[in-house]
Amino acid sequence: MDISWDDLKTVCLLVRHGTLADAADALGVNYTTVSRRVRRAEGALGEPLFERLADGYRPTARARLIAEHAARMEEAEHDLMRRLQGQDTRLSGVLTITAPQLLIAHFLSPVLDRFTRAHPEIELRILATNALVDLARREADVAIRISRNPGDSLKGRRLLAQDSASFANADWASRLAADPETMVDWIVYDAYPDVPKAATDLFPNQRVRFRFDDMVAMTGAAVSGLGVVRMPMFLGRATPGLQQVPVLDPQPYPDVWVVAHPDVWPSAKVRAFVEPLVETAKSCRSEFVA
Amino acid sequence: MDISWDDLKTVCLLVRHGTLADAADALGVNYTTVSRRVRRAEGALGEPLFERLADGYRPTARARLIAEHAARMEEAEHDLMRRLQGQDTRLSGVLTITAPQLLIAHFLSPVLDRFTRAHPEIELRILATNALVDLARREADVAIRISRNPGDSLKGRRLLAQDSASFANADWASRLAADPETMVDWIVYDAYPDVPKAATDLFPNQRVRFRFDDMVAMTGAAVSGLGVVRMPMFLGRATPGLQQVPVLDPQPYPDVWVVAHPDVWPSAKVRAFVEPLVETAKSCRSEFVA
DNA sequence: TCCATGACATGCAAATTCGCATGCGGAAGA
DNA sequence: TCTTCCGCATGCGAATTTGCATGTCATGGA
Repeated sequence: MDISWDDLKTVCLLVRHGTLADAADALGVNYTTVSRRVRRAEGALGEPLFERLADGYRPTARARLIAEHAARMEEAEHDLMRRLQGQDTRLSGVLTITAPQLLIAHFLSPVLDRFTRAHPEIELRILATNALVDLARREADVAIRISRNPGDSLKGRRLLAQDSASFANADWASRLAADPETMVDWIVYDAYPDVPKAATDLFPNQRVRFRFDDMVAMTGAAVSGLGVVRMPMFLGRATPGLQQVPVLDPQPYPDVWVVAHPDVWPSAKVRAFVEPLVETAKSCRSEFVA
Repeated sequence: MDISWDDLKTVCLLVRHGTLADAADALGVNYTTVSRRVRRAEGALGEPLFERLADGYRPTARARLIAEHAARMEEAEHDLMRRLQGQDTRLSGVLTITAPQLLIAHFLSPVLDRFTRAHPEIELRILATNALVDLARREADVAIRISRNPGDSLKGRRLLAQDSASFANADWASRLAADPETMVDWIVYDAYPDVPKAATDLFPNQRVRFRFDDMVAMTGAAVSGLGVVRMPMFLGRATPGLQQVPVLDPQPYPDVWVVAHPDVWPSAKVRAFVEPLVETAKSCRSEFVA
């Protein structure tokens, strides 16, 4: 009655993902392998761990108990790997960065370009997403985030302060200039679902016409003339077809941070990435504020 | 840079044991396998984990870091296995008992006999040793111990109270009876290295002649006439060639306990072993006290 | 009703991992 | 000084593990 640690991990991931294929992806093996490892674990235990159903593997209580403890083991493993990584002095290998797509598109790209030129041995992997990537679980090494408090237990540097303002396409701009009584159609971001409070009294007629969950899409919608958006100034200024409109006075927007897990922060690759980034940010300040 | 959990465990055990062969024994594999897993781990990390010396593998700081974290993983594993075992309702498979040799020889054997007759599907494994076997690490499932407090975090039942007394062979017995002035040669146990304080004033001349670390050897020495021993009464009474001598009045000796880890205690096999044992102990009380 | 899809089982061949046997070098003891 | 023992490295065949291809079954939509 002895289960190998790899089999424990396999059971854990199968409990977590529910199907052989998904667990196999997470492990980087073929799903057949997951199936067989689970079978082997069941053999070692002498009791079944999953119900085989048409839509996946359903864990028994016993399997969930295994998963719980394997999760503790996994945590220790992540902890270990982070520490090893923090001691890594090599400027080679993989470095994984995550940042919001729009920051990459309009601010980060030149930094990435210079970085890979300066360190050709480092393979840079980019996760362009607004989703919160888990640095403790080593889904990425460094994160660039737009946030008021960029991470409870993370170490980081504040790169930039930002202001937001209202932007729209040229049609809207001229319409607003011509007639303050016109109805202002807002395209708002899910995270801030109300018409911005600081909207000036200049335009008495305002309403929320669309609510989006994605800033890329909002930008496109605004360019197409669907309405007025509130967005960080760097984004409005950098987007062809948008111009600032005086519906909303510039106001503070969450800062831009670069963060990493404290264990990982000292690693050579992270230091090599962060330091020039901070310098670059300094020279870009004016693009981000009113 | 990803190390399999089994390889982490292997590195951990190599750090702990120092040589390939010992680590391999602990893992239940050939030492060649340990060598190769370590090499694979080093390859994954890109850095050496051990210095190969003439007398074994010497871990680097990095290897010790791995060992520390793998030890946390191991703890989670033991925790898991104990819990699974506690839920085990089967009366089949292996049950491991540890007890002092002399308790097995003179008290436990009939219990073991009845147990295996009643449960032929259970394979009983006995660790006959005075050394403290680690129940949290699952070195044994059940321990029978002679102790004042049989285990901080263990669950158990007190089986028997004991008295100790002084014993010697027939020669000594008659010599002591004939001449109270004779020199009493003590054979003492390392754990209690002084002449027992409660020795009666009947014999004014007493000295420590031998100090032993093992009660089996002491028993033999006493039978051979090397001196007088203080031992639990059950042992003196059960040893052919020894008789109680009045150098020392019977006095309390640490109790006999049966203990298991609380997680394991509820398991069917443990219950099946402990309950009859408690009953048997009740009927043996008189053999253990004055 | 039929088809497409998703999830799993299984046979087979390739790849990997493992254990055994042998050889090497250094240290302790005769 | 010689021998033995201990610990390790390495080559080779065996055993195990893995991935791929194929087949089955259940579900849901056209």
